[in-house]
Amino acid sequence: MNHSEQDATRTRLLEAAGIVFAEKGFNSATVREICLRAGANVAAVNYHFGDKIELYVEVFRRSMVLAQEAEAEQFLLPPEQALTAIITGMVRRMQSSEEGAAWHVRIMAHELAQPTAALDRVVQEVIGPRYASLRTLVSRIIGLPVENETTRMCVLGVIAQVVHYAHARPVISRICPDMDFDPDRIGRHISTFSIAGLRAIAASNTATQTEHQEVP
Amino acid sequence: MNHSEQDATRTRLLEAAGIVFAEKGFNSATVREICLRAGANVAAVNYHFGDKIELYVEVFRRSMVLAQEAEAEQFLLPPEQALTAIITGMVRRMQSSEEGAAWHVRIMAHELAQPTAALDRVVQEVIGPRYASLRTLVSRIIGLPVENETTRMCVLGVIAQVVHYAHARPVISRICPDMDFDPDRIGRHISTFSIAGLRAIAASNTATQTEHQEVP
Amino acid sequence: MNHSEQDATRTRLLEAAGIVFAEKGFNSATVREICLRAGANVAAVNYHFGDKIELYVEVFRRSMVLAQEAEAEQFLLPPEQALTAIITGMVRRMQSSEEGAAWHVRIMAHELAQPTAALDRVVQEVIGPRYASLRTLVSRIIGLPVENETTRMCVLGVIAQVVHYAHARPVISRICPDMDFDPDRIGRHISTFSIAGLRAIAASNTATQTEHQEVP
Amino acid sequence: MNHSEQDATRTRLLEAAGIVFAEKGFNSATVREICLRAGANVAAVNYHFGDKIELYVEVFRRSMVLAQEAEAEQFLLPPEQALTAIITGMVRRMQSSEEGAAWHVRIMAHELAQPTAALDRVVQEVIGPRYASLRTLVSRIIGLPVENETTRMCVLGVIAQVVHYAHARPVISRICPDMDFDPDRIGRHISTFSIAGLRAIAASNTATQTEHQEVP
DNA sequence: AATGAATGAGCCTTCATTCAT
DNA sequence: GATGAATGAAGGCTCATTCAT
Repeated sequence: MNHSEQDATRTRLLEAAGIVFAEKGFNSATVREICLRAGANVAAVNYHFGDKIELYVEVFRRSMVLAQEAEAEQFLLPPEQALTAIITGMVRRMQSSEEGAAWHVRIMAHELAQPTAALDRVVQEVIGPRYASLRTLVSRIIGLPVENETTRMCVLGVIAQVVHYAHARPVISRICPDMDFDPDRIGRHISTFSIAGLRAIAASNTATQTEHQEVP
Repeated sequence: MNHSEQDATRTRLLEAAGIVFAEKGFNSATVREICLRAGANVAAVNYHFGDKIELYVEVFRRSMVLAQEAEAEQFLLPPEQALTAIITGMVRRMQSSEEGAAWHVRIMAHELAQPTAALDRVVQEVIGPRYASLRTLVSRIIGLPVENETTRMCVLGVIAQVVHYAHARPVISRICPDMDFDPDRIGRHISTFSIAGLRAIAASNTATQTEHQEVP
Repeated sequence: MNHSEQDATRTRLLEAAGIVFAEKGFNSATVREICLRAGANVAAVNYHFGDKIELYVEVFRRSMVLAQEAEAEQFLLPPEQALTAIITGMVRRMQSSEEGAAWHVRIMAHELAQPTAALDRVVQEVIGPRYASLRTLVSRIIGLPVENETTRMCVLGVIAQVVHYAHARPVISRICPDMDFDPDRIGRHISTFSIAGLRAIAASNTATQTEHQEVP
Repeated sequence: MNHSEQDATRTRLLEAAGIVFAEKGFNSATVREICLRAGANVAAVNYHFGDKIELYVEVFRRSMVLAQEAEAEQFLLPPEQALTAIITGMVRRMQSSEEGAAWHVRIMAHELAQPTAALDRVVQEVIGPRYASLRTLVSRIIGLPVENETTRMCVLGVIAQVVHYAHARPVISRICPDMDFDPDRIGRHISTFSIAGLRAIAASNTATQTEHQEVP
């Protein structure tokens, strides 16, 4: 077996692993199923990656690189437009079931529910930077410093709504069997809702600050 | 062994199970660990609950019942006050790590990431009813019918924010190491944010309706 | 609980055990099922009989007493008539599913397939005596001594045919789905077949003996 | 480990399983004991056969295939000679304790006493065909159609006698402690006995038929 | 370089039995 | 006298991993 075939096996292993980890989570995913899907031997994972967890980390790492690139330019728009664009983009990416980009959301859901040794790296390398840029954007909208508790909660509030649709999907589709999961509609809703929320926070914040300033 | 001690064993089993299921999820939790924590024999789960999954459902059910009772009366307040009270209550209950009340959120996180056979029952019996009453409340605030796509998304948006704090906790505490997780503060923030969002939705909705009415 | 109730529980336990042992055999029968059927506590067997195997022996012992009584008088008929009567009686008793008398055949099937500690006693106390009287009868028909290898094989041949219908029932009803299991017809067939066989053995035996006698 | 050794492990597993299943029956036999006897790991059965029951079916199937092959050509002899040859062959195979060929009788005894899910397959695949060819042979001897109740009972009567020696062995050796289990002698006896029986049936049948033929 | 066989730990569950009441 | 709770051994099975080839 030559180099390209080797790579092919490795790649098939990674792809299969992405699907299986996304579906079952780290613990419940089995090396056997991954190898079966990849058309490889049971020992292939251990041979190519040494370990189940090493394979997992590698899958995660690759999945994130893809998702990371898409958002960068949207930060050039005016703040509220940028936020809308980013929210819509996130929702769209989460709903898409075919792209590899969807993996890391589902895998992340598992990771949240049951953190593995890979979580620290993932947070540091992927989530952290994206959270930081979102925080900058929000801080501009609400007029509060980046390093502020309220700013943080606002960012989390926005993310929460987006993530919820991917994350609570099994429950949502049971509660609302005939719900329309059109990404654009959901994105628009979350944007409207959130921007109003942010403005309200900004207003109450200005008021508070004014009061505070009046006191002394 | 008298009655109270008997109950104690069963209860210890339920408590231990709550902790372990919350930490590991259904699949990864082991009966052995649960029994060990409860100071009981390996066969105790089988004896008292018949099954690992029966124990699981029971843990979930009890955890939800506690939460359910606390909210009932708050629906008597004026809609926006009621919403604030409910949000704050949920956040408070989720943050408390010692009470059994927090279990079901973490367990639900696992359930979302990796649905078990119990999810259908859980959705039908516990989540469904609570979602329904919240939807009634929100529909009153935004002036849209209960059975409306926008109403649904609003409810999900509110729930999303609350749940996120419990659900994404491992990530949040890594991103914001010095964050203050005071439940009241978080509750107040989510309420302000959400009510503003709901009002904005209500406003845009009124506008749309007006436009629509002008057409004929 | 007074004496009669005690006895009642003990009796219900024995009856339930008879049914379950007949159906499942000693090993696969569970104390739980027996107690459940008897409407008694799980510990009832151990309490009343000390042991699962003690209960088994007791069930067997009782079941045999019933069957033992029926055959005695038939030995007064002329040999071939007696044989026919006995064969028909055995077949009839084996086919009847309701009588307690059927138990010991099914239990015996299990015992043959997987002898327990009880087999020795059963053979000695029940099967042995009945085999002995049958052997006397057959020896009269074929004109060979009781303690003769051929006599033994003849008796076994007759018993074999009768027992087979009870014993191989699951297979027979699969091979011959529309077979008529009328005990009288089967009894008549086995009798005709066997008496012819016995006469042939008697004839060949006479011939052999004659030859042998002619030699010196 | 090369191919022949690989096969050796699988074969050792089959041999060990044959012995253990024959001794204990399906339910009471344990995978552990089988693996222990085969000098293999506990997981070996699962690896090679997937299941305890799959192993069971395979053991049975192989044991029957061996027996099946030995009989094929004997059907070419004149009917009564063929029957004698077949009966003797069966007895011989059943008595031999070392050959795998004897397993299936003892296993069948367990199966009869306590049918497993495998019985249907076993009856259909192995017992059925052999029963069918025996029935053809017998129908030729007694001059009755293959699909006749009497023909069936005759076949069952022959089989019964043969099987009994393997099946009731624990009882027989207790009743007749000094019995000579020489297969040839037993085979000869059963043949003589059965052919006489069959002829008697044929005769009574001819009489009946004659009567019937006289009527029209 | 890559595989199929084999491993042993660990899973949930069931069982006969015991023990305090 | 009789029970329900609790036990620990053992059952079949699955898993990630290793090893000889």
